[in-house]
Amino acid sequence: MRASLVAYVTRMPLLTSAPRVRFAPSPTGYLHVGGARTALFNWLFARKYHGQFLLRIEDTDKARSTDESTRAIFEGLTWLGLDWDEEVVYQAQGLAQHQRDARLLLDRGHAYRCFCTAAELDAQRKAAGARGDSFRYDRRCDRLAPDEVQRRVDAGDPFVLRFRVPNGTTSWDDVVHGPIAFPNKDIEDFVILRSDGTPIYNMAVVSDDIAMAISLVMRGDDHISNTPKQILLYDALGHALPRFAHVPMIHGLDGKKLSKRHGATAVADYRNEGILPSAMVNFLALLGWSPGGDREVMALDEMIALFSTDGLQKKAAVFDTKKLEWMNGQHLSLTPSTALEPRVTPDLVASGLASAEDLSAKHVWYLSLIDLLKVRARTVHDIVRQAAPYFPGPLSYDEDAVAKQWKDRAAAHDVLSSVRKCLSELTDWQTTPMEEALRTLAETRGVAAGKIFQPLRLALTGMTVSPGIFDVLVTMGRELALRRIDDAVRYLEVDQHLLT
RNA sequence: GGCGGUAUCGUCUAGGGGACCAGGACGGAGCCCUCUCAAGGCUCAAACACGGGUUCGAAUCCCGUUACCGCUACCA
Repeated sequence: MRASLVAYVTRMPLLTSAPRVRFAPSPTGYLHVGGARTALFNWLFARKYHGQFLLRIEDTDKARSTDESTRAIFEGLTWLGLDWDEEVVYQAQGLAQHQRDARLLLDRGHAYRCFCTAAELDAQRKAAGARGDSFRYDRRCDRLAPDEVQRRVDAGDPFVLRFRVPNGTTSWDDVVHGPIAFPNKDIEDFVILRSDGTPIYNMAVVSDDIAMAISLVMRGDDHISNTPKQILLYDALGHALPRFAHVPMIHGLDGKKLSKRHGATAVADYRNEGILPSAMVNFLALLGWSPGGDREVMALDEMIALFSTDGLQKKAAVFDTKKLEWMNGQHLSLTPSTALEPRVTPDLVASGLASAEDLSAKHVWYLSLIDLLKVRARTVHDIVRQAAPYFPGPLSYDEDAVAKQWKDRAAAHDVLSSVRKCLSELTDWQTTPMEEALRTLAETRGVAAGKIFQPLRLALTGMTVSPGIFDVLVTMGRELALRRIDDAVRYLEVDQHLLT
């Protein structure tokens, strides 16, 4: 009772009103899986507590930002099913507000002009490094006499605005880490406005988060050391603090921050590799979050219901593509063929197996084909790869399969010929009569059923692996199936002549 | 170097003083099912970083050590 009351009270700031969270990527590449996961956690939180999930594009670095990247971020989020509320905010458009806030800080005595040049600072840093000391700006410009400052301003000397870090300690109660404290003496008087008048990251972020009325800042834990600076800015601006939640990073198999050399890092890469968005989102959610207990395979709405910041992990997680593929296999099996169809069709058409018109003409059959193949597929590509035999085009036989199943060509020819005869006599092209007929055939020939099924499987699919042989036969249809057997028989004949 | 963060099977994690010779999942090994491959079912191997405390009792709380990660720009 007491404990739950305490838990309730500490959670109050999160729940007193509808929370407003944001995802704030910089458009300098593609939507990274790490960013996608941060977005997901924010989205889940907003949806769970009926708040707003906002999107802010941090495009202040004009040299690196591109419209293409911005589009990729929109597309990635949309593909994952993460919709955002209100208009997208572009940080560059907040410039005037950032400058007003920085100016306010100067006017209120929380910031001062610094005339030190980048080159001078660089030299000081190097000198400190050479002595083995750690460098921190020595506040020399804060000691300039007022008339001297005025003189240099009038002279047109370039200057930056530095924040005057007060004495004391800056701390906050992080939603995932608990209390974190930084002694202010370790924080240097950081720049808030460049000499060209543009804001530095921490200034812009705080200014924007205030303007957007963000109540919970949830971001990667690489921002932990930015947080005390931002808190100082909120205080100096006289604005109440949001809550902060720092979620862990995603690493590659080698324990290092996930990067290009670990393979695919963009969510678009996984879409191209045949991963379902539902699987991607499920997998990402479990990287750094757990609903508690043994729950693993979940849909987005189940995750919303189960989401809680209590389940957030402090430790960095390793991105394991093996588990992603397994997860995708699970989602493939669980997703009805009607929902899979729009995803499979373009790939199937691109592979040249069928046209979109063909597929819609035999829609019911097509859906049953997807249902047949999805169970043993781990990606959408697996489905397409396995689909070929069921379409009328020519088949090529897998070399190893031929060596194994049709090793004795004469015998294979014989088996397939009798199978062909046996099947062609069937009046009802259904599993039960087929199975009866073929098993009887095996019996009369005195061989195990598998000795017939395997050569037949190769004739029908060109491979040694496929769904159950009767499912293959039924799905393929009488005409195509018999034709494939004929082709195999002919192949075996021709080959024998060539050999003799 | 300074500051901050983190530490449970190879990986994702459950657990939050006794219910734990630590549970689930991926991956691995094996068995069952079986016409093959998947799926599914069952079984096995596999972890509390280390050292000190506190306590009747520690994976859980405290301290230290180690390792790893992040930050340390007029980048974001």
